[in-house]
Amino acid sequence: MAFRIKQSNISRFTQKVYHIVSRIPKGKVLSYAEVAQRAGSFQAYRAVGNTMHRNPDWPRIPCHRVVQSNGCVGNWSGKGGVKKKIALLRSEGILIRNEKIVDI
DNA sequence: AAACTGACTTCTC
DNA sequence: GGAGAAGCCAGTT
Repeated sequence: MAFRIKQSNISRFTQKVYHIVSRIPKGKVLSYAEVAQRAGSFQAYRAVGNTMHRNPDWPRIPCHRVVQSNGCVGNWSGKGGVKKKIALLRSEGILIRNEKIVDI
């Protein structure tokens, strides 16, 4: 990977996840499963969610671009909750309807 | 070091 | 189509 996250106290897997999430293009979203797949294992989506929830680096990672595989925006621990996440996604040009992604 | 937790996913009813 | 249960991984405690 080109650049390494500043915090080396985290595992390699997490760094990969951050790297991937940071590379999500504007107006696009990836599911936790997709991120997990790229990070190493498809079944690691759990770890991704957990890691994101703990989010040791939340301002630096566009976690709002990470959604569920079923098209739902998922959950959000940040300020404003899911609404904030939706607002951010909409700001990036993503159409959301009833907390669900309309267009990828 | 072991056990619990979780922002998930998929299957079944 | 909606609701519930099971199952996997890594991080945190």
